[in-house]
Amino acid sequence: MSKWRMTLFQQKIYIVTAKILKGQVATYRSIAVLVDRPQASRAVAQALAQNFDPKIPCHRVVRSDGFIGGYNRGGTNQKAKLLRSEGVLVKNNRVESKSILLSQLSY
DNA sequence: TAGCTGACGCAAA
DNA sequence: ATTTGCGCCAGCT
Repeated sequence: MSKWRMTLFQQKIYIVTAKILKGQVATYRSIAVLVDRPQASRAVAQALAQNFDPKIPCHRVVRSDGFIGGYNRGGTNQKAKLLRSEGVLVKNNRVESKSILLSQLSY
């Protein structure tokens, strides 16, 4: 077992992401705001990309322009599939539904 | 230290 | 509505 070096920034991201409920979707930007780095949306995506803990529903994080974004485990297609299976409307790699509500994501 | 990369954001066209 | 270009930040090399 190697000791995982995680930065504080990453930890915050994971904590917040873990609170996204099934059927909900948050945006990279929203999460960036929640961790007090409103302009680090890109870094947020980067952090999620680095994560490999299956407990963290990173597939529920999408782009603010509606595109679902990437997914390392199975690609965007798999991500879309997962979201649909949770009740989120996805068409052509985009979320149709505007259910981008964040409620209890603070840390 | 400096430069590069990426699961991004946004204004303009 | 879709595409283009430039800006952004944390981590790595």
